[in-house]
Amino acid sequence: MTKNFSFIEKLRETGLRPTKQRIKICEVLFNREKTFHFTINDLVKKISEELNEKISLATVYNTVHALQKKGYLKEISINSNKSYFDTNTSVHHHFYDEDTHQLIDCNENEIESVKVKNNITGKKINSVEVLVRVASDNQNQN
Amino acid sequence: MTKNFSFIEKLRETGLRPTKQRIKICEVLFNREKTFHFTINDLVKKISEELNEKISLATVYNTVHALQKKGYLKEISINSNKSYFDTNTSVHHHFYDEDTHQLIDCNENEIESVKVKNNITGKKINSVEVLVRVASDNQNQN
DNA sequence: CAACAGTTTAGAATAATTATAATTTATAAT
DNA sequence: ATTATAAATTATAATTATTCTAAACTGTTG
Ligand SMILES: [Mn+2]
Ligand SMILES: [Mn+2]
Ligand SMILES: [Zn+2]
Ligand SMILES: [Zn+2]
Repeated sequence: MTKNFSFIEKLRETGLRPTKQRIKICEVLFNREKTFHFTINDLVKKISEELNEKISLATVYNTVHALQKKGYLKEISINSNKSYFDTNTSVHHHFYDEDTHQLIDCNENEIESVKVKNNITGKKINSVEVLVRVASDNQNQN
Repeated sequence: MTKNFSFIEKLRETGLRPTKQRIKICEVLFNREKTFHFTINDLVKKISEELNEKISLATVYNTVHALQKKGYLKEISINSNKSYFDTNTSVHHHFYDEDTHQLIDCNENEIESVKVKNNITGKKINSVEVLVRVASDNQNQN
């Protein structure tokens, strides 16, 4: 249970009370070796599958948004109908598999750094991110 | 009225019946010199402002999707809560103004072409697009 | 152990989008 | 031109993701 202890610390540090529910959500989100890209629904499913727990939908939304606000999660917009979140909070690029609707991080070395030569006057650049849409190689056009 | 005639042709060519409503929507969308980035709501507003007409919301959705399917419009996902559409259907990059929620096309010369060095095996790349998020230069962090 | 603010929860409300089913319209055939 | 038919439009209902609400509960602090 040393793992959970670290989440309690982490939550406390950022001014979030380490409640039962938040700790469980942290476990599901951050106790993994690879980046996790998910929708709220994915997360709810994982919580019930991996932890055999039920956390109310409102709490899952609240907690994910709280973690995002504190910089532990990042929101990604791919699909206009639902939000994706990402445990990799750095500015980075993605592959989006249009067949499986999966988001995959681009490694640093997979995309050459993007140069923005002209910016809009009076504005500062917050992020520059690339989305590579991929699909199966079959010739399945309409 | 030569303009409308061209829309009638265009619609007919792609197998869409040139109805009163579709022609009006085409006018609003394509009778402009600059690229138009819009939400369904923006479009409905323009229709009532510019043409003093009321087209039912269902028809606006249907028509926009029909035009998109035929390649006359492109859907852009920025914000997870609503869809943006774009009269520029080419693969291209955008600035997104996080203050005003406006989408602006990047000119060819504003972003250096992006090189994807490694792709996912078994998949083909459909598009590579960059999103540059900008905001006002004021120091308004939380 | 209080006390109190912060959190969780079920369920209602909202907002964008899609589905339905009746009416209307565009086109093609007569 | 009239008619037949399929396609489109419309008002409205349904759906889906998300947010709000307000009551019950829990974590923290003294
Ligand atoms: Mn959000
Ligand atoms: Mn859509
Ligand atoms: Zn990622
Ligand atoms: Zn554009």
